[in-house]
Amino acid sequence: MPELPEVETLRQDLEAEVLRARLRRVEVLQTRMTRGQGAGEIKRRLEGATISSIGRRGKYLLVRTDREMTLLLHRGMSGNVLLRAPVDEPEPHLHLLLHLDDGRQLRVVDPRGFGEMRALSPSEIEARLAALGPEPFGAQFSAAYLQDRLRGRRAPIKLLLMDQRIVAGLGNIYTDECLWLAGVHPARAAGSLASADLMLLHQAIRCSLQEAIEHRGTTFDGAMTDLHGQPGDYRPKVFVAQRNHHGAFPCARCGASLERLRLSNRGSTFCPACQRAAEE
DNA sequence: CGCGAGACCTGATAGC
DNA sequence: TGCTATCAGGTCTCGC
Repeated sequence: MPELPEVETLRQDLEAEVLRARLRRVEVLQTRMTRGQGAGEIKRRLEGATISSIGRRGKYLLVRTDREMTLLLHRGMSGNVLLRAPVDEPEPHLHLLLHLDDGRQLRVVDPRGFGEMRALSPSEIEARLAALGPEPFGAQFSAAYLQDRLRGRRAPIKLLLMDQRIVAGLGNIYTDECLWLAGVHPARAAGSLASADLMLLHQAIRCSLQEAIEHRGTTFDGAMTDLHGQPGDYRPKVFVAQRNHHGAFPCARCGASLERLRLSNRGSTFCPACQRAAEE
């Protein structure tokens, strides 16, 4: 579920709530998402440390401490980080429990367990994130950069926008939204896009992500929440009809029926009238 | 190297 | 009601 806006919302919440909190006790309840890192090592690396800053890189969340040790979190498809009181009922699929000095608890919860959760040194973090492409809001990410990276590529544009090595942070929902905004068919060969298309796409990426962040992300079914368990209220325009109704899903721009297709096992929604497969 | 299919999991929902 | 099939916002790995 979570893409850049949902991770950024969490980052902002953590920054507001737990900066300078000390990790009094660390409980690792599951190691499914630790890529082999043992519970004891995570505990040793983090217990007693104080949270010094909260960062984000693409869809990765970085909880840094005063100890040159960072908790790396990825929300995968179903991951949440929740701030709770000890009296609050423990959630199913709890992976990590951080007891803060003031009694509050940070809980990492992930039913499907596709996320990631490790305590890493700065150099380990750097190695882990080395392959990520530029941040969508960074100076390096321009229409010209996109054109350069997509030149000669025959894969569908949608798949390359979701490739974190090209740009970090887009997933299935926001790529569909951006392609709809830019009027580009998701299956078009990436290298065939005209520079006018790429300028529209570049702008759409920044606009939709920015707007989504301002609305604290997208929550379709109540699963994706902020630090306090609250849903975001951003609604991608291309999905509004589809996620809210049954039967016909009209395009919000032209009224044509939206269609679905599968690209590399991911569902894609698009408007066959607004998003043409190729230039005439 | 580029590309696409499958695997990894649990839970919600649609259809019978 | 209860069973089964399908799908879900991500990433990795493996063949071709």
